[in-house]
Amino acid sequence: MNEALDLETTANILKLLGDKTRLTMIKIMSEHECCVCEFVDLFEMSQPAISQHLRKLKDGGIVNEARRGQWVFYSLNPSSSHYTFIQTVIKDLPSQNFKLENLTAQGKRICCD
Amino acid sequence: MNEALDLETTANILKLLGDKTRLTMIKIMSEHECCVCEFVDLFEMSQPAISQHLRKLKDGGIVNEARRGQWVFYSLNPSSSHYTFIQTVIKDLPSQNFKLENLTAQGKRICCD
DNA sequence: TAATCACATAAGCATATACTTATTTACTTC
DNA sequence: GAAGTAAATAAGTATATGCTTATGTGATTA
Repeated sequence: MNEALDLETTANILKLLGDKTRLTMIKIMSEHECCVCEFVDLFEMSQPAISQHLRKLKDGGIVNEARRGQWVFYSLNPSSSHYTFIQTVIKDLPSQNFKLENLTAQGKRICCD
Repeated sequence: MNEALDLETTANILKLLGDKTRLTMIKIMSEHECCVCEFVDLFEMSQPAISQHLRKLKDGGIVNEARRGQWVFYSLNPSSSHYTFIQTVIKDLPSQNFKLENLTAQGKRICCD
């Protein structure tokens, strides 16, 4: 049932989560797939800064990226060996759906349908 | 039932846990109270380095300190608003009891009884 | 009260981190 | 294929982090 969690890799995952921006990203991705430019709008942060955070998460194996058209969408990687651990950590954090709803209201939401 | 976890303070707690030394300390303290010199032996690290890690944990409110005689013992703070959260995070990490048993075998365990 | 042990704090240093601006790459559309 | 949009990468910078050595502080013991 329990993954074999070793201290070092767990500490590294926790370090990835231990940044407000990345933790918020992860909470958002646990609810919705999101593309880079949406994060840029959500965090009012430069595009490279967002890209660099996402790269760390990708290098840690905890998110997937998927290009669709011009956009690259990021989502939590359910195949990650730390997926359930991360779900446990973030499950009681406040939903960030309202942020995406704000984006939608501003017409800034990206949909590829 | 759920604490109101806000993203920023949670990220700060996760940052505290996101260091191998501190995460191991926390796992140890979840099983046993421990004094500074025991940590020094366990981690083969300088005494100031250990003290500084413990200070961060204390500043974060997640450990208690208690002086008994010459020694200062540290333990997880069950009154911390993040206590249950931390328990959840560390519960599947491998027990570090063997380390304390090694200390005992070497006669380096501190007991104040 | 002098010496010793346990721990904390101060100060310095090397590396890590999180950003910035500038540029490059990938894709779409005209 | 030229122009425009989205994202990644490169390079630079300021601050944070985790250690070190040196010193200060508090309790114990002779």
